[in-house]
Amino acid sequence: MPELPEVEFGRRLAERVACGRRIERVRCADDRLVFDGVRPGEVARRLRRRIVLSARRHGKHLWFELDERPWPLFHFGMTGHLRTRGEPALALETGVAAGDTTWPPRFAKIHLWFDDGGELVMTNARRLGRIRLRDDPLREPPVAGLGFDPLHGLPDLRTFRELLSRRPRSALKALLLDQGFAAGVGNWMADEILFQAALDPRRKAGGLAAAEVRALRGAIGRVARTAVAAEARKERFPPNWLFHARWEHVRPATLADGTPVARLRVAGRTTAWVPSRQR
DNA sequence: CTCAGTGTTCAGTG
DNA sequence: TCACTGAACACTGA
Repeated sequence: MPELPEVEFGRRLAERVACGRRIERVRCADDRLVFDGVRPGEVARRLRRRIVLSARRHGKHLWFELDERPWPLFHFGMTGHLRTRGEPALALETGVAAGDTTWPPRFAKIHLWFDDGGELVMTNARRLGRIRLRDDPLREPPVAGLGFDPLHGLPDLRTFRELLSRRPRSALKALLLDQGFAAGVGNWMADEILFQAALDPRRKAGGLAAAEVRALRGAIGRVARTAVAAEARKERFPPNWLFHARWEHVRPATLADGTPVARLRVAGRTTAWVPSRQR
C-alpha cells in the first residue's frame, strides 16, 4: 500500500477494526529486517493488553496511539498492506492474488487479535517495510523530518513558493518524491500530479511561472484527495488520469484518446509522462 | 533466466 | 553545498 492513498486506506481500516479495542494477543514474525531497532518479541510484549486510542498517519507512515507508550509505527516499503480477517486482498498485492481471503495472509509480519474478535495483520512480501516503536512519533525520526501531508492541508501559496525556492535546481519529479517536501507522494502520484499540472518532470523547481506554481500546488491536493475518495481503488480513479496508462506493458502506451505516453528516467525512477501536454 | 518495481538510504561524483 | 547516480536492501511476477 505504499503511497499516501493506500496508507490512508489502511489507516481507516485500522480505525474501524482496532480503535477502542484492547489488543489481546500479538504474534510477530521472526524478521530482524522489518522490525527496525527493536526485537519482534519486544514489540509483542509492548502491545499486548494495550488499548488502541486512534490510528494516525503522516505521509506513508502509520501509527497507533495506545493507552501506554511506546507506540507502534509502520512503514510499508514497496509491498506492505494492512489486512483484516474476511476482507479480500486488493489488486496489486505482491504474492497474493486479488480477492484472496486466505487467513492469516502470506508474508504476515505482525498479527493482532482484539478483544471483540477482530484481527489485523501487516504484510510485507519484499521486506522493505519497517515496524518501529516510538514514544512520540511526530517528534522523532523518521516522521519528524517529513514535509507537509497533502491530505492534512496544503501550505498556502506563499509558503509553497518558498518551499520551491529552497530547491531551485531540483527537477520537479525529484522534489515531489522527496518526503521532506511533500510527505506521501510516491512514483505514480508524482507522475499524476505533473501530468495534471501540465509540467515536464525535468523542469527545475526554481523556474516556474506563477501560474505553474499554482497549478502544481493544486494538482498535489487534487490527486491526493481524489485518490483517497476512491479508497485507493485504481478502477475508481477518474478515467482521464495518466495512472491507467502507466502500467500498460503494450507499446506504445497511450491515453484513452490515443495521445502517446512516453517513458523517461528521472531522479532514478521510471517516469510516465505525456510530452504533448507537459511543458 | 533476467529484470523491473507504489521505497529509502548511503557512498561516490560532478 | 547541492543534486544526481548507482547500488543495496529483498523477493515476486512477468
